[in-house]
Amino acid sequence: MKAQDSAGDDDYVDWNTDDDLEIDNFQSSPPSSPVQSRAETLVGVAVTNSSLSSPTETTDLVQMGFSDEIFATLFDMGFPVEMIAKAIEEAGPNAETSVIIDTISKYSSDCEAGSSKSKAIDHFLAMGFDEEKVIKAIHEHGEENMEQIANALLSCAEAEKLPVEEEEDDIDWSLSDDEISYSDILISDDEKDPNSSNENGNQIRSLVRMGFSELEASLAVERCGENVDIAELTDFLCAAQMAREFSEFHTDPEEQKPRHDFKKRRLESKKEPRSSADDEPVRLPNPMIGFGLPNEPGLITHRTLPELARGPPFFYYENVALAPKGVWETISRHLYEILPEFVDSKYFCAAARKRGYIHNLPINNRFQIQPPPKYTITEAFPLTKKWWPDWDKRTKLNCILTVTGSAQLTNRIRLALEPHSGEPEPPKHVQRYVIDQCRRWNLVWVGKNKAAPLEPDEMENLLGFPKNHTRGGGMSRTERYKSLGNSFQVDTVAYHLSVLKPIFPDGINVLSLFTGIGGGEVALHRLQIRMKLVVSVEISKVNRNILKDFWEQTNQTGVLIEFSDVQNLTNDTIEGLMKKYGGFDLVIGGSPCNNLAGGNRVSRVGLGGDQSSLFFEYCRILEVVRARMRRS
DNA sequence: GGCATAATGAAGTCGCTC
DNA sequence: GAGCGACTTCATTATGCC
Repeated sequence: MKAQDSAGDDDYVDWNTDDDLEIDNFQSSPPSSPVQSRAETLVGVAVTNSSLSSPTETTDLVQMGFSDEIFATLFDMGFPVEMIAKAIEEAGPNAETSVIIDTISKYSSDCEAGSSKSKAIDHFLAMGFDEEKVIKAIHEHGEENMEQIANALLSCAEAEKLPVEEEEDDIDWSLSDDEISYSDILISDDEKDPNSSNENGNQIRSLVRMGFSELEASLAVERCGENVDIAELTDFLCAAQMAREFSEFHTDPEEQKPRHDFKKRRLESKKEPRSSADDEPVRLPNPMIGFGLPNEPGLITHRTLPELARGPPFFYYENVALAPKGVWETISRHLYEILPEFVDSKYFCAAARKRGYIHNLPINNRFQIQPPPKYTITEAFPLTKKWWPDWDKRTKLNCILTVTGSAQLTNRIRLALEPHSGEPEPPKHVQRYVIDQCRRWNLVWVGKNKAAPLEPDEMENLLGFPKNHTRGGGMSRTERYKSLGNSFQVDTVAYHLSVLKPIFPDGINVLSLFTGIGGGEVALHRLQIRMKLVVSVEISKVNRNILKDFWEQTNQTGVLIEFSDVQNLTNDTIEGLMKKYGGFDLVIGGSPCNNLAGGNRVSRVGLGGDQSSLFFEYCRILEVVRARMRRS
């Protein structure tokens, strides 16, 4: 069977010639800073969504004096970009930020004039209740009886030991087990004001359970009166919150966070005073198993996504878990406040790979691709068992990196061990030296006193790629190590993506950013999810060739389009692709970790680094896709 | 110039002890 | 809670060889 038969000229498009790349005004020069880059991005996105949709008009808008800082400010406050664009357009080029906020508020009021039922649904979804339960409660009590719905939902939550919040607790890794228990953040009956009336008490109690402080709840009841329903009280509090955010944005940098996460707000009041850092620190879970492992108890199958994160397309973002402080807070803030799912791939294969994943995928009905991977070193590499010394207790390898141990290192290990060949085992200090080096450089035993680094095909095996996936095709050995060290662990990613299979039985359109050697595509292929379209962006030519070869060798029937530089994938180009192919179902990618990874001794500077700042390009492109799909 | 090789810490987390 | 040590880490760069 000829691979070309299924992946001929009609199925593969290389858009990397200069003639095909249109660089618009927002991407023609590298951004001077990530902040600037994001602000420019937002201007571009917003204008694309507004009535001023052409590139020329986009440029004109900036030249007319619209401040990209205002965009960034309002975006950080949680307003949708198209709403910001519309408000700025209406308020005029010289409008103050406060005037634009007032305009946005007017839109919100207009929206409220719409369907009362959808309003009710949105109202309770925003509070973190499960959509199914909300719909059921509205059906039972009628959309006009907001208070009864709220009470029904709260009663339901209580009866189920507050599943919504408990589930959130399970996925909130900002807390360690010994810091605070869930019971600590609930207001008990004993803490109620004994002097308040029953009506007031119930309303305050309900508001407290929704995440507002007791003081806020009391003030709301005092200001709105005793006879208003719970919906009106929450609207009052949200409005006050919005106003306070705007004020705080210009006064106290520590309080600039969006406050729609009720759970987080409660925790802030109980935890230590915040540091000077911008965000609540994201802590790594222990064990690092995300929402749970296949075939293991304790699986979490439900979570409540922030409202902004809902809706198509699905997106899946990945990066190193052990990033410098504050990085994951920033990433989360730019990806709709979704908390990362931290997973160590040592639970999926024989090598560690600690990564954070931010996605809006469902998490129920995940399944593992078959055959399951080998979980220990000796299972994965049986020939090492013969030479593995008893005093080397490792059963898992550390993270596969982009470089390997040297020949000189393995020789030093041999020289350290040989003098003790006749002894039952080498002295402890020798053992210590050898084990340290084996851990540091991920060495395996391939002969007597012979420790060796992994071969590229062994790495492919551990990472879930087909044998020889990175071999040949112009790929040097050094490049293989580098690309494999930077890739996904396929079994882990496939487990997360498996939920897409029943959702898209006819296949999906994929926008793959920072594709690398195609870990996401391999995962989808192994899940037997048809890829109708893959638009791939990858800077490395040899990596692009690897994906192209994979596409041909696996007889894919869809269309593969490859771009080289994510910064050259303009908003207009994305729009054009979506118009032609009908949109994207999945935006997947892990932006460069060079400036985040612990192994970088030179430029581990965080998201401001030359490479890692491309994360903001992921945000830009994702927002363009989302905006387009919201319109259609 | 391309490739392979080898040397180059520090940041952060975790567990333990006091 | 503070202090300490153990442990891990999608890397960068200089150098030499062909």
